[in-house]
Amino acid sequence: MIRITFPDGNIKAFEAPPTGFEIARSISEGFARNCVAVKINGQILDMSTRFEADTPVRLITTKDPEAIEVLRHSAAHVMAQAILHLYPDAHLTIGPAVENGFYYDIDMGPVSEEDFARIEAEMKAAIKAKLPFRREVVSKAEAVDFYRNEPYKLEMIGELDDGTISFYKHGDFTDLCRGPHLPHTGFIKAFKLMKVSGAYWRGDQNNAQLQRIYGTAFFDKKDLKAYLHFLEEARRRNHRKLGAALDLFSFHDEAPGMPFFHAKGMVVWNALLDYWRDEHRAAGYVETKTPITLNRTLWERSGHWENYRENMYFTAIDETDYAIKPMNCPGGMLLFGSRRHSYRDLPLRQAEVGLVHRHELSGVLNGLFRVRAFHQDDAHIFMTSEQIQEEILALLQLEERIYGTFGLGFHLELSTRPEKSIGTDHQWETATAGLEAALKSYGKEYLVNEGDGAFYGPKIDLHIKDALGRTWQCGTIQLDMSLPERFDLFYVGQDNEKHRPTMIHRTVFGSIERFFGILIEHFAGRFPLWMAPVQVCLLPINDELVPYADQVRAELAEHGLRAEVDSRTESLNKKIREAQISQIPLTLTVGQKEMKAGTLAVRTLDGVVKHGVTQEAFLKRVLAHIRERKLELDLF
RNA sequence: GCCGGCGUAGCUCAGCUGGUAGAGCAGCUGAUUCGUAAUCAGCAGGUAGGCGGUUCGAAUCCGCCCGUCGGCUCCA
Repeated sequence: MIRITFPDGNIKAFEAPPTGFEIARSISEGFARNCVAVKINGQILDMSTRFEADTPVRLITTKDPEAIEVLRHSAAHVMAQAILHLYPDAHLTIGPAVENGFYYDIDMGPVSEEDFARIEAEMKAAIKAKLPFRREVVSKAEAVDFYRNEPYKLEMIGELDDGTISFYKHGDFTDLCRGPHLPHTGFIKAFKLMKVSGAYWRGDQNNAQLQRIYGTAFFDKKDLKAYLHFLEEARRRNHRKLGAALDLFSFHDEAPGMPFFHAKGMVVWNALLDYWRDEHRAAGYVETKTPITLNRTLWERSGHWENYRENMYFTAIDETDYAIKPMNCPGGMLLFGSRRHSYRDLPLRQAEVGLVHRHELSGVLNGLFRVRAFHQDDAHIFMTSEQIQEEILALLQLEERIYGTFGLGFHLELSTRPEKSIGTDHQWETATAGLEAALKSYGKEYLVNEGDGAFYGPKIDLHIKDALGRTWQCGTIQLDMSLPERFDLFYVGQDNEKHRPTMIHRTVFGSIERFFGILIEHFAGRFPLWMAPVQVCLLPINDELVPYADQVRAELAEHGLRAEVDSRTESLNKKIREAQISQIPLTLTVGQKEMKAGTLAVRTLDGVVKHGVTQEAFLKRVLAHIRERKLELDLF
């Protein structure tokens, strides 16, 4: 008698050891048809697994989040089968499920997206046939014999223990695989091959170059459609496209990876930084600035010469080696050390919007997201170890405030001591405990990445979530137990003795360039009023009204509004269209009526027009809206 | 850096298998003076990313370089 316990506490007894299928059928046939796997003690197994002992089980249906990985891994097998049919000389390597789908790395001749249709057709045939996946445990010798002509598979088998090796078969296809898999291929209701790229065997450039073919798969055609729609939406919001269309920034061959900000882009940039400064001033920061080029001695002292050289740019001045700074911290250390500090000065919050250069590989450059020159909204906070918790709590609150202004949610990740690290156990313990205590008192949930900290200290990373649900790591709070030591920094305590300060590096935006790019995509180019390059566009209805429009514009400008008059001799409709397309939040049409009454016809980006708004009311509301840096424009 | 795709007017793109470059938008000029998403006409604009090669002839084929896009962490 085998007793199976369900998640709701119900227990069912089976005379003979049941398989997952039999357990599912004991509930109902309809339910069983939707089950794809069985989960016991956190492990996901095939439906065909037979349970020889009493155990708690959870049946995974197509609705459960765990199911999609099984589906995609199976889809990878189906794709591999299709490819072997079409390219018999191909050698398979690995084919896992990944975040948005799956891939298979295959040693074969070049494939292009034009080949996808044939592969997909072949896959469809396998799916239509509803081929069952069968697991088979084989001995190492059998596996080696089966794969005698498959060098990659042989290499993998070599690393596996005899007795733990399994094959999965469906139709005429067999693959070395741990599983689990779908009951049969028919569960793959929707799939699509997405792209090909090169990848190295085991991710090592010295190894053979493989073809990595990516695909995605879903249990429901609607889900695939939604995913493709998401990709389309992301394409539509692409900051590189919008940046060019809205005249915000550009890139030039003469400086790859280094953005040029246009006049309109700088308006947004400055709005962003004005806001940043307001918040930091209120939070007790001072702003500083350090040089871009510093000599070799400094970088040797900071450790960058040894550890970060590959990413740095160098130059020589009067026969001395200099480096262009890739980080602001060493300069910040010199600055702190340039005068004596009392314990009364602490915490000293020393901010710097510093321009740094990093030599990123040419292939990884990506618009404003990955550049070679960018500004960090850095700050170095010097304090006593007793102040860690309170200071970090204040920082978390500052970050939350700032992200909230853009309507960005976020989550937190704590990274602890890595294998390779400096500092004593005691230092790490107090530092990590300080971070954890701050996180606990902050109250928001956080993930822990064990061993993922920097070599010089533990850290908290803040990952923001944009309008499309994508996450980006922007903010970081890193405790540094190395630099104050290396630069022999100290403050004078109440006891009149020298003490080593505890230091943190932190950012909110991270890279301002990258954050700018994220905001463009988050808002789809439609910035909130306070950030908009042009806030108000005035459209005189005919030439005679241009002087009046100019006069209104001047009045608005006196109140600090960024307003323009479109006095071209184009049709009103055309000017409206262009104002809307360039995402100008407020379009004011001025005609005889408005001039006589001193009112405005206000058009917002939702296409709604409100007539007869008095100039006073307009100014009052708009200025308040901007002052408060509101997100939604619900003025009229 | 590596693999693959792409690079034609400021922008978006066309130009079948090699025969010597075209459209829309933008720009300029003129007409139109317009009440809420493109008025009309004309003009001008390209050493086809760069260099080299094949060919009687190259935007088109080949090679190298530059730039750009996707990927290069996920481990059967």
